[in-house]
Amino acid sequence: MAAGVEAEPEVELGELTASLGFLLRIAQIERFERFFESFGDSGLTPGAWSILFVIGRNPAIRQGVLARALHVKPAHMTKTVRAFEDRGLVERRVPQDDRRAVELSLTAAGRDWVDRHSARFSAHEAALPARLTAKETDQLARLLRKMTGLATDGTQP
Amino acid sequence: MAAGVEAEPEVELGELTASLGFLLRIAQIERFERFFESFGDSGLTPGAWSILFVIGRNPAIRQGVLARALHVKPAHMTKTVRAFEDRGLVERRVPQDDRRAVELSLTAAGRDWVDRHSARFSAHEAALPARLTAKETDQLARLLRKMTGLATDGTQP
DNA sequence: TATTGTTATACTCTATAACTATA
DNA sequence: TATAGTTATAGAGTATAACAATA
Repeated sequence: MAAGVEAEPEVELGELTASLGFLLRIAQIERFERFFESFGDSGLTPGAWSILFVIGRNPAIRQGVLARALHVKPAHMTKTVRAFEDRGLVERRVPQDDRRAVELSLTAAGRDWVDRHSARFSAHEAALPARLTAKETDQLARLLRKMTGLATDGTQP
Repeated sequence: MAAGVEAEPEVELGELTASLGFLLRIAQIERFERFFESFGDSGLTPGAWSILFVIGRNPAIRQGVLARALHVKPAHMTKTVRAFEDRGLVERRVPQDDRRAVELSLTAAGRDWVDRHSARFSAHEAALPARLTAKETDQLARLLRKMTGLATDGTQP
């Protein structure tokens, strides 16, 4: 029973320490804290950043396609995209061939904004999570990619 | 460019596929969907289950200690615990030696409730995540435990 | 009829600050 | 003065359903 520096009582978590859902949640919380340390001053949330970033990588992407790729609900996507539109970062365009749809692209200001924050994002990502080595971090990311079907290594030859 | 069964357009995610925060979020979403498939009919959320489960494992645990162990905010813990109290599953007791504090324990009904759902939880956890083998799942859990400081293997002899 | 996106409502969880009652 | 918990409010993100426009 090695006492921590702050002598926090030890809590018996039982099976929870083997629960993938629980571990993913705790790990995500720590990771998000790091994100806000890097991006907090820009009013950016992880979800908002990923949306803007992916629009930049995929000009004229359909809103629904983007929502499914990022596992964001359509209702939430509508609100987030509108907020970006109001800030002048994203353009919405209704294509001729299917006028139900909406195509999203960055404005010039949006591209500029993403470019400026990309360096910070890269630096944030390059910083290793506490307690993990570079090798372990790579391995963890690889397993998560495989689990989520985003694998670009191992699955595809 | 192997087309999926539903021919969903491919989205270029760029650096996001290497981002631990992003991957953790996607993985957690999939894991939570599984949880709700198993527990949805009981009105249980992952957070509520973990709170009840850990109280069961740690009778008379202090509310603040529990909140820190599970990374739940004190304000949210207050509401969740009260809901359990209203349902007759949890007892709150103010200890003599520090009357600011609150100690939490399961009632008989609470113990019964946890016992009944523990089997379902174990079955839920035993089911492998899609796309991962048992070995990969173990490895993933091990890396997450290490990253979150919950390691009981490798760190402690 | 089915699909794309929108609106509206409710809920979970987080963030924050002000507050109480103790210590 | 600091700590344990409470209350209140705001926000992100999710779940759901009803809806309009279009296919």
